[in-house]
Amino acid sequence: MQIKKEEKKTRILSAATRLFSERDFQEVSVNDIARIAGVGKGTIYTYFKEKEEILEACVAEIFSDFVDKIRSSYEEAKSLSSFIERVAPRLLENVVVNSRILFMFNRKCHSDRKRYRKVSGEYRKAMAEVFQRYGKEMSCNFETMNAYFTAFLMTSYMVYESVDKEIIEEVLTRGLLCSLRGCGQDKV
Amino acid sequence: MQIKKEEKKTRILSAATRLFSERDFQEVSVNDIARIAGVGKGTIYTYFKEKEEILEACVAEIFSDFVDKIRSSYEEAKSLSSFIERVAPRLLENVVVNSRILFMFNRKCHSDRKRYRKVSGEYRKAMAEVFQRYGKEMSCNFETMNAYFTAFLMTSYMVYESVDKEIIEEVLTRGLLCSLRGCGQDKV
Amino acid sequence: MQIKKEEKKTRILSAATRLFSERDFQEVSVNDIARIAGVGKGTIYTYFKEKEEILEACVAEIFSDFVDKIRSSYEEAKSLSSFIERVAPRLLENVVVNSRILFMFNRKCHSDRKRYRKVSGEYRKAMAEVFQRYGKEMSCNFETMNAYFTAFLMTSYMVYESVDKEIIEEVLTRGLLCSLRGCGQDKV
Amino acid sequence: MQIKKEEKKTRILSAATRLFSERDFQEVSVNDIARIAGVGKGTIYTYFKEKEEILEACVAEIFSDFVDKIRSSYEEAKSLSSFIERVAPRLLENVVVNSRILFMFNRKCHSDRKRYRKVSGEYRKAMAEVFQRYGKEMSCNFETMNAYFTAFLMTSYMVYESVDKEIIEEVLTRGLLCSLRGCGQDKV
DNA sequence: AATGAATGAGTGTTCATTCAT
DNA sequence: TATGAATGAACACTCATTCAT
Repeated sequence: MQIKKEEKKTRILSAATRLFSERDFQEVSVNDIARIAGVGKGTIYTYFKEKEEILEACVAEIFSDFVDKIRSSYEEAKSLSSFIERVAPRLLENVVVNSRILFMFNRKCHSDRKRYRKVSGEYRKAMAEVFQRYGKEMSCNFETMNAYFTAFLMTSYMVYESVDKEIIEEVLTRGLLCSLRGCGQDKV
Repeated sequence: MQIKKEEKKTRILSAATRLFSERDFQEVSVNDIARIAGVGKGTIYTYFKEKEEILEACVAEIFSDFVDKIRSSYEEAKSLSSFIERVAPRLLENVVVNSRILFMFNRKCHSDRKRYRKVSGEYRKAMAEVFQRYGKEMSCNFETMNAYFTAFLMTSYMVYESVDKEIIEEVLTRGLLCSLRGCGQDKV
Repeated sequence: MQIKKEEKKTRILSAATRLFSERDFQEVSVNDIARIAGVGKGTIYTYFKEKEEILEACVAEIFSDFVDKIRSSYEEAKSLSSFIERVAPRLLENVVVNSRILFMFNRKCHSDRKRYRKVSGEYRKAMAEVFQRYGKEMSCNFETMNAYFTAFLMTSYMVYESVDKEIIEEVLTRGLLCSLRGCGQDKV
Repeated sequence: MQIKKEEKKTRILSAATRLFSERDFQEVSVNDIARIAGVGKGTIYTYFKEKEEILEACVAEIFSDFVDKIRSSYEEAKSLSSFIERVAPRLLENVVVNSRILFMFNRKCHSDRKRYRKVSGEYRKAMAEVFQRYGKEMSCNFETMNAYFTAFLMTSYMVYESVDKEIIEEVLTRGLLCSLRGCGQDKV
């Protein structure tokens, strides 16, 4: 029973993640999620109080995945550049599916930052560790570093349909390094 | 009368642009647009076949604005660096308001790229002219150049709230140049 | 247009009054009201903010009707007995349909007396005028007088199906007079 | 085990009675009843075929209580007036809690009188005994007598929040006597 | 051309009831 | 017998779109 119960929740989350990554929050109906998950509409409300909570759960899962990738990357890397080189392709891997949802969530929380912070808390912690470790190689503060990461990841998503994956990886890696270091300053 | 007609359409577009830049597509009702524009709800359907067409028109206007800024910039600039220095602050000017809408539109067109291309066609043409003129100074192809522009512009939008405007402008200008030229490659 | 507009609202109210007098608030769906009124479901929301507002409007209409009957009756009557003799059959006329709805509304407002007072305000005012005029002929205070009126009207409603109309009218008239005056006290 | 079984049913009924006397039928969910009763939601359907049956059982209990009070009252009373004087305060005692439920049930059965008769059968029998005993003191038939009792009890509930308990008792006692006897006839 | 009253398809959510355990 | 997870019909309400004026 316990197993089955968890299985239903998992199926709902998978269906939701898939649908939210394809369409906007409002364009995905609870009916759609139920149909794809293969459960009754009412069942969804056994596991989630409201539609928004489903999105939140999807986002939490994505952040948790990000955190794993960030931690494993900086454990292997001594310098900022080697960290970026490691973490970029790993994040990129799921970025297409995830960025869509993250961006969606980000928009929804624009006027309620607390809610965003709550869900992204662990991610922020991981990023704080990154800043503590490589901050001296950057010419920006913690918040700015976060903004750059977010922005470049989002961008990767935006161009991913028209640009080769290798190019995206290049843009992501160089763009990030360049922005964080303030590199190229002496070159212009 | 002809003038009045155009004036109504303009007022509708202004209202829509303002509202779409504040809220999500679905969160802006046709009623809202009519109210802000100061016209009747039915009037909107005299000028636009459906709600989505309003968004499309907003986006077209934004792209057209971008095109103007790009063209006027490269007409004044002999080198890539001088072009970037001119175009970056001009684009930045409206990027905050516009990116939101562009992003929204991009999302909506994710499964219908043709529609996106149709609206962004003139912008792509202008970018092609840029590539033709300065391409030899770049170490990337056309699509990659586009990706870098998109990336740095989106980044500017996304960090806008947490980073100083001057820093954003600097990062945008230097980051773009650096990435397009491929400078800093040896640094990674 | 003005006429037509009002006509729709009237039809909605009539339909609602009919349905609410047959079934409980929750058992009457907005769909039902729309169907009976012969209008679209959405139209109802052009005239009423929410379902409860429809009920409130029905009740207000009923009270307004009561007030008219009370006022016209005491304008014609010099003594309490002649007032009662006039007002009783008039109130009785609509009491069957109306009492049901009033009772329902009374129930809904049990924990929000302010709302009840708001809608029944004019009725209470009319009753106050009645008390001011005939109070000296009564052996009870204002609230008790109200209670008697309520009691005998409700009684009329409740016995309506099993008792002859003439008997009801008699009981209503004599019972009210008897109770208000305190006559028959010595008989108990 | 037999005891336990009965105990569960009792707990369900107590919970239901409490909840139905506080809120409307539709506003009390089976879940609520289960929670208050401290049993599983499914358990309720072991004892009752459907939600309405729970209400019916509550009503039956209330009627049974009424029957006890009526019987004990007329066993002590020789005349109608002394019966009324005895029974009125006894009935009033629980009328606040019970009337709500009775009225609810009465409404629900408006189009299915058989159902109402079924549940109120024993009460009707007791009232028949009352009529047999004091009928000659009344100027109405059996059905009318019943209607008056019902009506005045309901009314007591309706006014109980705005009127003193003593006044209610007075209105109930006098109103009943007055209506049953047709008293005051010669006084008007 | 301009309007806004009218519409009904569609939404998120609730809840009585079923049924496998 | 007792349970609560699962269900889908039903609900109040919204809103893009139409159309008579």
